[in-house]
Amino acid sequence: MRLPHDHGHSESSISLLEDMPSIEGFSTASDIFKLLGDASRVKLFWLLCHMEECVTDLAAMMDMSAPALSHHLRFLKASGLIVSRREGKEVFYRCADTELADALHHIIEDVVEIACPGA
Amino acid sequence: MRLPHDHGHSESSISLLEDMPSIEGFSTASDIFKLLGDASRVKLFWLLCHMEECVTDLAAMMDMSAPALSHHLRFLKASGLIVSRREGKEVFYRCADTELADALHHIIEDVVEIACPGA
DNA sequence: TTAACAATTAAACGATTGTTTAATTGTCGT
DNA sequence: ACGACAATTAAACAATCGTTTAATTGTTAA
Repeated sequence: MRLPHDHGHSESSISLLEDMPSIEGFSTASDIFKLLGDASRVKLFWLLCHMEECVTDLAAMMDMSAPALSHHLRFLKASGLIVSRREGKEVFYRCADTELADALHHIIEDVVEIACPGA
Repeated sequence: MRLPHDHGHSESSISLLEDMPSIEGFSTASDIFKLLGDASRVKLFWLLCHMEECVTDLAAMMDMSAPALSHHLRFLKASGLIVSRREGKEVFYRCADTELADALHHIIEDVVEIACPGA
């Protein structure tokens, strides 16, 4: 690897590229961030980190249609961030008990606090 | 506020809604996550957290055209996550020295490590 | 087996996003 | 002032995304 312009630190640039996470690493990371890159979904995930609830009540809390909500639940579940449980006619969703889900939960609260202090 | 279905914990659901961050909080948070919701941009931001570099070299490291790169730099800069500095014909970019940028940098490395351990 | 409710799925639509190509602006050396 | 290089901007395009409407699946009680 050789950079077009040399500013005298090309050596460290090259070693940086070697220590850099793989393309797959950035790709899976961005897929996860993409899940939170929607106001409805980040709110939904936050709610499910704090309670277990059925789709109908979630739709009311989110002020959203059931199909639209189902759509978002689908992606969050496919990513493994949330899990579901059927009880009679209702399906209950909640945050998954994983290291990643827990980390993202705290990240969300940190970012909200940093971006909108006290709000 | 009243939920359509009562599962015996409606009281805690209501108080949860009151302690919930505002819509603006989730919205600005999702805007930030959206910035990282693209593999190119998360890689670019990671690079700029570790070095200061000109657009031409960044384009080479990112294997990307200058206009496409400029496009991404624009958003990152508009969000305040990166800053730029002109030196002659070249413009150098680097990570902004802010609490948010620093937090996101660590979040990225955490997520990469959790999502792809050791990779 | 119906009827009613809960949830998901499918198709369609508008809106947003990322990249490309081409044109433009800014800076330097001659 | 000119030519060459660095970077940005603009317009166009395909691709992706989120919501809506309508149809479908699953479950329970009569």
